[in-house]
Amino acid sequence: MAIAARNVSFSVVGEKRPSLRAQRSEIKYKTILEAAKKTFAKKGFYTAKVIDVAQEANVASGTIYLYFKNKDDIIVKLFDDVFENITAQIWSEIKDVRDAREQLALFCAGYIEIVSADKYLADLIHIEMNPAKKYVSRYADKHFRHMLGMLEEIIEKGMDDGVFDTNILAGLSARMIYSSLNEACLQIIAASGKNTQTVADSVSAMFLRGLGAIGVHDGDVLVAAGC
Amino acid sequence: MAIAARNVSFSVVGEKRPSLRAQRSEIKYKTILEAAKKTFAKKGFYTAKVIDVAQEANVASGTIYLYFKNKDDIIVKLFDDVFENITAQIWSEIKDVRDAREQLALFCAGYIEIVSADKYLADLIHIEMNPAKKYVSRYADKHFRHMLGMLEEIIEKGMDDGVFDTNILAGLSARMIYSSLNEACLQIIAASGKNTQTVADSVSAMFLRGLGAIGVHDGDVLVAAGC
DNA sequence: CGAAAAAGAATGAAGGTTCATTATTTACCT
DNA sequence: AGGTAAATAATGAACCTTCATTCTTTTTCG
Repeated sequence: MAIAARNVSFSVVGEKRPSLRAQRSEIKYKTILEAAKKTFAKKGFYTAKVIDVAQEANVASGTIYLYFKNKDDIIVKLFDDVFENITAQIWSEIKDVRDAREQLALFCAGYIEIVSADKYLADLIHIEMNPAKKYVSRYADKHFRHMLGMLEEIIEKGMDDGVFDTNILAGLSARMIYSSLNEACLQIIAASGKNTQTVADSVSAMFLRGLGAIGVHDGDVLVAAGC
Repeated sequence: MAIAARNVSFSVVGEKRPSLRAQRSEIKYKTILEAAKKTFAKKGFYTAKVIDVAQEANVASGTIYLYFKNKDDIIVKLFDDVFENITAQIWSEIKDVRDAREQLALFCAGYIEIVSADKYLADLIHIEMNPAKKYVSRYADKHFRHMLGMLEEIIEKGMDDGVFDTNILAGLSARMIYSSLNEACLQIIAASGKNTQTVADSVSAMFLRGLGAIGVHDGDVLVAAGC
């Protein structure tokens, strides 16, 4: 069995402030994760070599193994980190909103904004998320599931509130929306002329109408949903 | 450069009828493709070994190379075959339909039916299509593009006919629908209790409403789209 | 029988991982 | 403070396993 990766956990309440060494470790860990994101996005997990990640991070290949158990562990930690951040960011934007329709629109806009802002992130998710799901999910998809769950709950809430059609399948819809959001991000990145807002509005409108959203919201997110 | 794979093309008009040997070759080629589908669906392209495919096909590993240039060539041919069949089947069902709304509904139902009927096919597309797109598309995505194009044309036709909202982005919508269809297939396979028709109707309804479909069609595909 | 097809052992390249060595940082002592 | 020893971190060449591919031998069948 491989030796355990060094502890790179964050500072804990009650401990002394982290040493210079620990701080640098933390930085290096993040640096490697960032390099992995870039490398896997460009080459794909299987065709990318560990040494490619190392070079991208300006580090020797052996150093990777001080921070990660093995190659698989890199992508597991990477996806965990990615979805933890996305989820936290979106949640902070929608948690105080009451209307499910607005929440859904904000979710879409937020996801597209975050992911489209980082070309490597968008590529990574597109290229590796499906196959990764198969392997990663057994270990560390907590945050990914959390994000999908959030979406599903928004839909269910809307149904409870009587603003969405109750005949739709909430779980299926959540997944449809999620996969559509990724397509939207790719469109934005591929055709850089395309306005993020325009695309996000298109997606929102599509699904709000699709979910049978009744009534029109104050904002402009429901403009076209003139049912 | 590797030696060219043996010619396994179909019989050509004007040729003599194929010899017994050639016929068997043809069968073996199909057998290997089928085995590859199963194997790649189960393990993923990169983790699956050529010998795994060979064993699944009851064939020696060297035999694979009499029919395919190399490992990549297997998946390229496989996807080509897969999408050629799907496209042809769907096309035969929608080519004589005039109404874009009905065409879209038939497209969705057809795709879901074909793909959900074959667990390995659904898994294969889900697991390998995204990364494969990156590598395979350069060579052999003709049929995949054809299928997406068909979907896009339906949407554009609907816009021309005045039954879909012209403010939506047709290309984006086509991709959203396509990725949603795959999610739908997975749902059906995961929860085997779920009725194919029910799921297909959900997806159709979602997108017909989402596209701002006006009017209600004779059939039951637009039941819920009571805009 | 002879040619095509299949088998499967052998080959060799590739790349993930290890580990002996070197460099850097921290702790300790005078 | 300055200097030294211990501890930790980083390096990268070497190792070793894992396959994709090739090639010689064997089998099949017209």
